[in-house]
Amino acid sequence: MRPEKKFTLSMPVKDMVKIFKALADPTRLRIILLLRRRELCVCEIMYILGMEQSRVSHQMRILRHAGLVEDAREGRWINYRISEPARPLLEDLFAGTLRARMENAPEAGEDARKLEACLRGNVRGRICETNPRAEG
Amino acid sequence: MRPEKKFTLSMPVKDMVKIFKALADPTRLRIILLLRRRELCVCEIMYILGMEQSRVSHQMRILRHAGLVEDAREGRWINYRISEPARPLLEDLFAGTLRARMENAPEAGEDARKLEACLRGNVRGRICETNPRAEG
DNA sequence: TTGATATATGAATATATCTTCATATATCGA
DNA sequence: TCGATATATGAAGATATATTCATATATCAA
Repeated sequence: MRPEKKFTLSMPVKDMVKIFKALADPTRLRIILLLRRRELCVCEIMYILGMEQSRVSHQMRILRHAGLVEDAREGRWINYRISEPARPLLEDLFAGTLRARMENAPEAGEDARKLEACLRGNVRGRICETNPRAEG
Repeated sequence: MRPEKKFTLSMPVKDMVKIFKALADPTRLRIILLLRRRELCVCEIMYILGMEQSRVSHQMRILRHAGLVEDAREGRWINYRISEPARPLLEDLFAGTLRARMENAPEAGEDARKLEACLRGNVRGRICETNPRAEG
């Protein structure tokens, strides 16, 4: 758990750009949409997105540095969730028609289904051992 | 005036990423904040941002291709404005605390002041002749 | 038609970003 | 302590992006 970034009421363009940059990548956008639903560890994200470990880790670092997510170790796993200060900001961001647009996106639906499978299948400690690219 | 992009209720992640990419640059974000207030021609944007012509033009193309702005020629000038389909999307995006954050940003305040000077000074046809970097 | 103004765009370069590979660190259980 | 699991990170290469320069196009006024 690293120090948290605060989002004040007046935010320099630089910081907003960092947030938009963080969201300006399909992988990271999908991750943010997933984390809006539920806290997830890296191996669960790997499973849902079908991506290898270092790729996901690098993306998580970018989301962390933008202040959008925070991590908390739980034994061997590191759980990621939308950071406390970013929560209202992201709620605003995905308010109105934007939320519908995003959540109706085909990829988002597919990811959400895999998220459910992930929860039912108790993925932790079983996914990373197997090929993360394998369909669940 | 080029063909307009439509934003449907279900928007692929790819399209959302394109929009976030378009906003993930300080110059373009400042331009969008300006256009939310008022339609502007390129030379007015050059004046307000203190940037040279081709730089602004290239950025406008990116905003156009993301579907965020549309242009309309008026004599020698080409006016840019938030595109009709993007308007509700951007209103949603900058709703709530996000609008306050952005509009309270120091750069946004400075740009807004220059926008006013631009309106008072009847910039068109007089700015591009002089050094666009000169303070107004 | 010519010259001036406003804008767009292609090419080149510099810079940033993403992915992959290799390796390092942290936790857990035996 | 050792091995296995989960995650982070540095380096390298590939790709994308931003800026600048040169030039092309469009409009207007003379």
